[in-house]
Amino acid sequence: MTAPEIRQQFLDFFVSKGHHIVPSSPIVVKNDPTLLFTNAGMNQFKDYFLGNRAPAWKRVADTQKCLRVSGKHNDLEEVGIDTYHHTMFEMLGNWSFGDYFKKEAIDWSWELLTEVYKLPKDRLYVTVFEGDAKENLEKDQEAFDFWKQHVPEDRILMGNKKDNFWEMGDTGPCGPCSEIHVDCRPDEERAKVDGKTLVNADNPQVIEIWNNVFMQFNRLKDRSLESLPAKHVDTGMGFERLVRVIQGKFSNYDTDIFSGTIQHTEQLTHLKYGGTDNKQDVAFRVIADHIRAICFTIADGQLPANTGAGYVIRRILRRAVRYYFSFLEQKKPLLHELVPVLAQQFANVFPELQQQVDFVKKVVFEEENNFLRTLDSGIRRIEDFMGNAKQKSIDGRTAFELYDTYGFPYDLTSLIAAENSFSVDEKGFEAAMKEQKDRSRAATELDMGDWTILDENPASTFVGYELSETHTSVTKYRKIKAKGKEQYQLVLAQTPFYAESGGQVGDTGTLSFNGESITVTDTKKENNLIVHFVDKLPADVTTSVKAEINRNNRLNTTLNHSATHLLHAALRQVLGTHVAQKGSLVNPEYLRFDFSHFAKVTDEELAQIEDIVNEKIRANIPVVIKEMPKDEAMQLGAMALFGEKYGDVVRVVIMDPAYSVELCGGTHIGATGELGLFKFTSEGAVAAGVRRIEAVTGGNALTFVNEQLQQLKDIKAAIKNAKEPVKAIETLIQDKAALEKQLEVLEQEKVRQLSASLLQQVEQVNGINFLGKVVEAGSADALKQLCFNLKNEISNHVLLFAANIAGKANVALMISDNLVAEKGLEAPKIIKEKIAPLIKGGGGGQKSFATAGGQEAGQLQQVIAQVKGML
RNA sequence: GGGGGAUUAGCUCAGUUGGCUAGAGCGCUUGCAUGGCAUGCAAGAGGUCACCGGUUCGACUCCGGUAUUCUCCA
Repeated sequence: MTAPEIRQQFLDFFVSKGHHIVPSSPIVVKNDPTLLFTNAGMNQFKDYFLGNRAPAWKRVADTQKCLRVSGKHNDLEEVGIDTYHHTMFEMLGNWSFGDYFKKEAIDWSWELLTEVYKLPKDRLYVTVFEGDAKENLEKDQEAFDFWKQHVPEDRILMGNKKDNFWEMGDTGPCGPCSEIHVDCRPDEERAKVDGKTLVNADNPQVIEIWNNVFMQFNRLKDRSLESLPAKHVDTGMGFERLVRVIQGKFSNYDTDIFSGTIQHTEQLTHLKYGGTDNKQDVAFRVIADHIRAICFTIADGQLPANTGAGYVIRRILRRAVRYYFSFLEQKKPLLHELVPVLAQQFANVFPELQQQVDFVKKVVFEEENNFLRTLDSGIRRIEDFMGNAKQKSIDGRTAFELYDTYGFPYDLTSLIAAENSFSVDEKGFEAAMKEQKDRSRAATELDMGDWTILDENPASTFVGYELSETHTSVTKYRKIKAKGKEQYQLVLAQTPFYAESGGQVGDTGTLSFNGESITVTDTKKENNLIVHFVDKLPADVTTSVKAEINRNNRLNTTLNHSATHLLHAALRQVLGTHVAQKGSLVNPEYLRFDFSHFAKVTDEELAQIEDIVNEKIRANIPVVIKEMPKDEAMQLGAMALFGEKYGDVVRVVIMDPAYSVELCGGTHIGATGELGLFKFTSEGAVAAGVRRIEAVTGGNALTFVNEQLQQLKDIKAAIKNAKEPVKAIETLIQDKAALEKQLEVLEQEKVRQLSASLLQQVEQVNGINFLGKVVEAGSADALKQLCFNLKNEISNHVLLFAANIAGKANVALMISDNLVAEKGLEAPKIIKEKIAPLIKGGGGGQKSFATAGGQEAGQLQQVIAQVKGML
């Protein structure tokens, strides 16, 4: 059975049990401060379990893209070493939201594994929660009894709270779970060691494949548990492991999920994958695993970056590069070649990659190149260090500096060191690393207080599409403390405040409690909750409150948001439909729009785009906003964004059905004419294949144009209102250059004349050609010039020039090389010992030429005499 | 968000206790050589040393700030 068949059978099976199949949510998580990436199938259903939202279907199944790069068994550095852990993986899951419970879940999982997938029953083990006295929890007898219908009792194992009781977080829904493990060892080994002793014991051949969670409790603040009125089922089965088991492979990497990329890597490197534990084979696995994580996160809109989620992608990509660089002897970008292979493989499951394959490839290529350059310069740096080292060792501080400042991986440092029989102080490195981590942690410490709940119903309704103010009440609030600054977060029963989302910034405004006015500085989303940020609490938080947004800011933001839609459509019209939104910022001042495009947008194209947008503004198109099923919206040709999660009912913003139809939750104006005017303020690049446009609308656009006009007016005035200002300025610049050149020639001539006259005044002192003069000079540089002009005219020389420049003494002394060698005369010595004290200053230079300066300019003649006297 | 670097010619980079007429390689221009090309030889152009302020007789160099960028951590 092929992997796609196995996936399809899972979905078909649960359809036959009355489940609705939903698409995978994006792998990159938005609006959840506790999570960077989707790490479990249930993430997208969190609100259902929390009761923040009612589920649209009671039975759901899907395959979910997940990413795990930290945690006990999923340390990034471990992936590829073994045969069954991954960064990105697919999680197959089925859910019941207050519908079926333990019996069905257990029956169906058994049926699917043994009847459909035909796994041998005697190789399966199940675990059941054994109970926990401290929590006053009983053994999950129900689950045990249901399993007994299918599995002999000696293969039903009891598990403790750590393995068999699942909690979403510190508080919230939780419950016992039941895992299914499979023993893949050969029969001889199974005869020797009983499989049940190896369950949950980190044996690579005895692995968990499916976890069924039965949510029946709610964990309260005080750590106590209460029964949930509605009980849920939440399951997750690792797709890669399942396929491996069904296909009877020794390793996940031997399945057809990974074999395509591995074969392609073999072709590119002319090496062979052997499936062993040696470094070369580890490298093959690392690449096969990491390329998936890289591609799907980029396709979901997360570009490599140096903070947050983007930094995680960058680290994964760099780890892959490190492995092919060190162990596959590849010094050129390789990963990007695998992107089309992967896109093809997943075209039917996760089409977003295939749809953006050129873009993803380009981003990966640039990122690889970038890191290879970093490696290159790091290697130069480390070789440089070893070349100058007195001992054959690299201290921890240096190793850490290479890593921390120059991004050079520690394992490469240690590898290169070993090749040159250098040792590395690993302890010192670790210590420096720990210091860095502690510092960072201390700086980001965020003290988040408990919610104080005033109203048990946590639902929070947004009324800001229609209203700019409303009377409501606070449902809960809490204190947060970040970097010594105290703030409060409030949640209202109803709110006109728009929470930052889809690039549109959160509203600001005021909350009035009994006449006490509190300023809202920002509004953000936490999952589906709208959180208002304020600097202080009112005297009485329980009274009714008038919530009022800053209307002017909202209006300007709204103008910019509508303009963003017009711009997006115009970009696709002029540049092509490959243009996809990669980022957007909409605030009261301006709009910023990042999109995929591979070339600079030319001035002509920009003008054309701007024209189209302004044309649409003048056409005063009514903006129609409708809610409709997603399928219907897609039929209208609505633009949806990659990496954005949409519900089944979507909000559609239409500005002429033939021009712009977008799924959007933001605020918009009534008709495009309200925008007044649209002007670009800048165009540039932000990353490989991503361009950024900034623009202004309405009053801001007018201000912008007026400023530009004023500037032009000022320029014209500055050049006496010349008829052709551009030509006048060009002439001015040309003339200036010509004059500068002339001036230079004249000054050189002047110095030449001075030199010539000085040449006549050379004296013989002790067989030395001595020339010492106090001269007029405009700068210390001129004295230097004099010396260098004359040095070729006079041999066997000591040249000394002094000048009073702006009240300060400046001296230049030149001694011909032969005198330096023969008589031991050294310019810096003379400067420091004989001249500097006279002029109250200092100086130095090289043996044949040195300069000095000082505060006392009255002693210049004595300087000359002093030097002359010592010859 | 916190730490550490970097910013010098069109590009890649040197510049060693503050004083070297700011350099190298590649590229560019011109000339010469070779039947042509790859190329070789020679000459030359090209720099507000990111920006602003400070210390100093003197700052590419030291100090502070700003901008941009790289990098590590969270």
